Amino acid sequence: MATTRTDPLTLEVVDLIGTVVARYYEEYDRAAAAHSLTGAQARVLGLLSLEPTPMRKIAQKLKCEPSNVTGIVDRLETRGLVERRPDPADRRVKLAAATEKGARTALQLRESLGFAREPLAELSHAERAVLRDLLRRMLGVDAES
Amino acid sequence: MATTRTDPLTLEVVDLIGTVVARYYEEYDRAAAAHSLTGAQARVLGLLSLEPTPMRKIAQKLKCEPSNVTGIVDRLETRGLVERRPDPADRRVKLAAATEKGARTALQLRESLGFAREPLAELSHAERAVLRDLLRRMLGVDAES
DNA sequence: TATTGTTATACTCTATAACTATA
DNA sequence: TATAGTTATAGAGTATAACAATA
Repeated sequence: MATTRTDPLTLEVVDLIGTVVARYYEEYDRAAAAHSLTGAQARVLGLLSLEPTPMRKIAQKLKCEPSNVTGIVDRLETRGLVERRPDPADRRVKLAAATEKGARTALQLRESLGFAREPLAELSHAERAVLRDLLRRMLGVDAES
Repeated sequence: MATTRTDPLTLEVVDLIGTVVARYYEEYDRAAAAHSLTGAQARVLGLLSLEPTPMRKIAQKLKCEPSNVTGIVDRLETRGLVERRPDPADRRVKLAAATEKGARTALQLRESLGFAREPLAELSHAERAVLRDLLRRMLGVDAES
């Protein structure tokens, strides 16, 4: 295993990954903006479309302070995309949940994210499998399938 | 070429790329914060450590409005990491350039970004070459080497 | 006492529009 | 007149600290 700090091949792969990251964010923000959402709002809406979530847990998933989530959910709530519900089990907790309208928006958002899907169309099934295995090993993910 | 919208393999690869992107940003922000820099400041400092750049061109590379660059460079300049120089060829233009201190910081920043480098160490040289070729094709990049 | 969510505050990033100094 | 950079303004995301309600 050669040094991965200086060899040209590794540097090129790092650079390519940087390009993937940049393109991913561009497309994400563009898709969100198409629904007049910021990136953070789109991310929270996506989370809540999966399941109602306590404010505190949203902050953990976003890796930010809980106080920030208040404002983001406020703005989504103002637009009727999200609502706050009491948690029957703990009256301190508020569950943020996507409304029907919010769930529809989240679905459209997900479907408009062609990135990483369209570029993958350039690869054959076998090549995608190779890419999957390499990414898994890079990330230290256990194979599941 | 099967549909890349629904088949499980493609969905998993998309998910893995999402994880790569998230980890990339986490590490970038963490490295920047270690030098008390925001992500945007670290990005601009990295650019300027390569070559002095007109304010307008910085905005183009960051894909933001030129007015934003003024503040970012202001903050870097206050900390002695960057300086503004006149452009001899056009007196309207200001060239932002990394100071010696700024160049040192940029170098440390670059070296502390182990991500995409450390994970790659898990792969053999041949595997990294395969990954490079697949990423190139995904991104529609012409092979150069 | 500890925890949940919120408020208050301050800073950074962002876009828009108006301004200045050059070209 | 067109362009480069700045300023002014407003909205959004962020962290910190202090607070009310509940556990």
